Amino acid sequence: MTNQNMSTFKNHLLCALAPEDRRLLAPSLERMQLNLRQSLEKAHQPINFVYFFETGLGSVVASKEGGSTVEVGLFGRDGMTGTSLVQGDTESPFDCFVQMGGSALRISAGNLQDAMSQSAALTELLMHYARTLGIQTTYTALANGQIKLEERLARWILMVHDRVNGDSFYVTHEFLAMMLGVRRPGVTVALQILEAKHFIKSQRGEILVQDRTGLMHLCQGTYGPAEIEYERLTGIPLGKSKLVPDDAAPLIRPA
Amino acid sequence: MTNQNMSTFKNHLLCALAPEDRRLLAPSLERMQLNLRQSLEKAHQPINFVYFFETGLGSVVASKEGGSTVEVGLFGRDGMTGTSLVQGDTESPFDCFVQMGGSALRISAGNLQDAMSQSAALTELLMHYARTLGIQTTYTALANGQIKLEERLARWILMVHDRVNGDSFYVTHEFLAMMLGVRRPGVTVALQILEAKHFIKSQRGEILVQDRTGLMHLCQGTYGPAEIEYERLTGIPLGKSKLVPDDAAPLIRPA
DNA sequence: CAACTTTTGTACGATTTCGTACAAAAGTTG
DNA sequence: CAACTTTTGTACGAAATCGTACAAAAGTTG
Repeated sequence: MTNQNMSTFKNHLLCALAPEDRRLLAPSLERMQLNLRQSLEKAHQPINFVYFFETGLGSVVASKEGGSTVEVGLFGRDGMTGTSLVQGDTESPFDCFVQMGGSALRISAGNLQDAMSQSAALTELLMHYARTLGIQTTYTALANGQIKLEERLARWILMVHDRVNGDSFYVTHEFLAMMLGVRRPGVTVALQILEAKHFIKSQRGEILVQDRTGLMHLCQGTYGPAEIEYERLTGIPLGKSKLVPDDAAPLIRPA
Repeated sequence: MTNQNMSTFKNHLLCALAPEDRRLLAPSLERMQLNLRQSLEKAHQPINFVYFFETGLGSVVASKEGGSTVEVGLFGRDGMTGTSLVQGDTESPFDCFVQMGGSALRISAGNLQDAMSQSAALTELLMHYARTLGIQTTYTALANGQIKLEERLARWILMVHDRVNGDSFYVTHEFLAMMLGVRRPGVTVALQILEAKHFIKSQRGEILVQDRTGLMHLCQGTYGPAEIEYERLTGIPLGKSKLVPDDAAPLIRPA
């Protein structure tokens, strides 16, 4: 970041660092444009760079034989790629790519590791972030097994909404179907259901969020907990509004 | 482990440690019986002890509003509880309990953290294990979203088979339904399907594995990759046989 | 604006899973 | 062994999702 004022960082992890830790990273950071669909990590290949998103969104996806995929991780300015590195690995069995274009601050794996070895606080923050991403994935496993398509869709919309500016964003049904691992017409119908409830407005290629609380209720506890864990672990607020609706039913846990 | 010969450790992580690292832990380890359904970690409560399983199985489960659950982590002598600690947290939003009775070596959170601060190699091994457990969860998210009940069941059977002695183990359909997050009669029927294919034999409360390769093919790539990652990251072999059948179709990944 | 591409809407039978209920079988206990 | 509990098998209509196909609408391009 030679000629780059550090106070311009829009990535929330970088912002949360102590000034001295930011100074540690700054010389190695390079601002990069993120192009739609650009690959950031390929499964089973060494991770060479880590991207701290400022705008745009990234997805981690897992795929089974035959090529069908599901999104297992989602992040934006709240996070980063390459959490595998933070957890002591050099690669990941999953792909990671740019889901919505934007920009990021990029650092080489080596420089990041050097910096982490020099700052326990930096290491701790990144480890905590890596953990929240894992927790998010775990709730995705729960959602995939337990709630229905329109509810998973509601969850996904909330998660994206938390990470973009404004109340609308751009995606096609086709793309959504890939992320959720379902049929494209299924997404079309599910969006119609959400729209009929007046939780969203949907136009060609665009989704506008109208009623977060309504969407949250649909998720049956699969949205919210992961976001609370993010705030607990990083100390950074996430998203558009408080995470639990006022009238949320208490989570009943088996004895 | 006062009067306990260290060579008797049957936990694979402990066995994989260098002798000096084992010596570091040994004085703090206490052999405990694991009773069926015993709680090992409660969601959102501080983790006080970590259990290195020697026999028996443990499950991490996530639950949504209303109480329905899915298993999001499974381990036995290959692993441990409390990976949250290893990842720099003090608690977890998920419950963890004993799924099949057995025994474990228990250490207090504090003693484990002390030991990790004294040995980078210990820390590394446990971090690597924690990562494999996360990868397992991620494949569970994939399986939950993409493959059908009898296939998920096949995957679960393989995962358990890898972690028990012999080819049979004891579970009720009811319990299996809880782990997979599905109806109990659904499990009964799915087991019949697997039995009709001669992949397993199933009797009241017992499942006998007869054809691992057959089961593996059913999983469509959701079984195997996580297990390979375990071996890559820990250097410890997992399970009953090689993980990928000879005639496995190559995994096709999208460009 | 005509031709084309991309995206969305809709339809329809097939498959999977659900919720629920109840009976049969296996094991346990008095 | 009689009574009871636990576990398993089975049934059946309802709901969810699938795979596929095709048409309509919206946007883009020459």
